[in-house]
Amino acid sequence: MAEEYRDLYCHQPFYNDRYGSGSNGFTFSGSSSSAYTQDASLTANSSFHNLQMLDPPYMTFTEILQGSNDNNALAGAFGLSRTSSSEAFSRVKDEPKSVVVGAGDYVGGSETPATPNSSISSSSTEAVGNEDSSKNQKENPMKEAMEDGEDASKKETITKKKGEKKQKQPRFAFMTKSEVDHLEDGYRWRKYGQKAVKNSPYPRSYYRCTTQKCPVKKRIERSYQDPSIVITTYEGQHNHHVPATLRGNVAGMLSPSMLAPSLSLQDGPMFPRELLLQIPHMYNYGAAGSTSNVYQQNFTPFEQLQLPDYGLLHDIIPSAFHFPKQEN
DNA sequence: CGTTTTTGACCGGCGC
DNA sequence: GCGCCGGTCAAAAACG
Repeated sequence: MAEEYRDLYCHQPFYNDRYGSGSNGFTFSGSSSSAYTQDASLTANSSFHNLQMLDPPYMTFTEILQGSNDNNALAGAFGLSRTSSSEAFSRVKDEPKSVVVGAGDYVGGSETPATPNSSISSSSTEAVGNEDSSKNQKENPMKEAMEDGEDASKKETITKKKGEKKQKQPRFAFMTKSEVDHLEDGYRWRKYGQKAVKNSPYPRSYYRCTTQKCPVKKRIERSYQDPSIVITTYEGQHNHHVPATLRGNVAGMLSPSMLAPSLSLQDGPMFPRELLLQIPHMYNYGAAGSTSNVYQQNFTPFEQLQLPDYGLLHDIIPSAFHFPKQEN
C-alpha cells in the first residue's frame, strides 16, 4: 500500500485570497505509475511534514506537467517561472490561510492489475483511522484520498466486457483547505452517489462529469483528520473542454494554450496536465453550485497570482483560516 | 418540465 | 460461501 502513495511531491501552495482574510492556497503532489520513482513511502504516520521532506526536490506544478510540450505555456499561463523549485501558485494577498495539498496517482493504462488498490482501502483507512490525533492533524489525508479504489468503470466495463478488468483511469487527488466541499472547477458535475466513509464522520460524494460521454468522475470527501481539508480525487480525463457557461467562466481564465485541443484531447497520457485544468477552481474559488453571492468571486488574472515561496507545509497547513461554513 | 440530488439497493472484489 | 466494503445504479424527490 505504501507504494500507492509513493511518488508524492510537495509543491508550493498558492494562495487565493478571497473573502477578506480568506485565501486558498494549495500544494500539489503528483505521482505517476512510472514516470517518477521516488518513494515517499507514506505510511499511516505520514504527515504533510513528511511530504515536505521528500527528498527529491519536490516537483513544481509545471514540472508535473512535464511530458507535455505545454509546460511553458502552462507555466506562463500561471505566471510562473518554471525554474523555481518551488513555485508559488497564486495569491492575491499574503497570509497563507488555506492550503491545498495534492496527491497524484496515475495508473493509466496499466494492463496489469499491479497493485490491488482495493485492498489498500480498508487497511489504510484503519491505519489512519481510530486515532484522534487532534494535534497531529496532518496525518496524511492523502492517504484517505488514495485509499479507495480504482475500480472506476465497473458496470460499464461489465457491459462491454465482463472478463476484462476494469481498467484504471488516471487519478489525481489533492487536498484543499476549505470549508466548501465541492469546489468549483469549471466543469459541470452530477452527483451520483454518496457513501459513508469508514472511520470518518464525513461522507464521500461521487460525481460524474455531466458532459455526454465524458468519463471523468470525481470524489469529494472531507478529511476527518482535519475537517478543514477537503480531498478531491479526479479520475479520468475530460474529452471536452471546460464549459464556458459557468458563472464567472473559468475557461475565460485559461490561456488559449491551456484550452487548445492539442493540450489534451488527443494524445497519450496527459494525466496531470489534463487534470490540472480543473485546478483553476483554486483561484476561482467559490462553492460549486453555490447561489451565495458571498462566494462570488472576482477573477484574478494569473499574473497577479504570483506568490513568494512558503516554508514547510506544516507551517502552513495549521494556519487557521476559515471560510464561512457552507454546504452546497 | 428538465435536470440534479438523495438514498437504499445492488454489484463485484476481496479476505476469511 | 459469506460478509464486508467501495462504488454505482436508479427511482423518487427536490430543485429551478
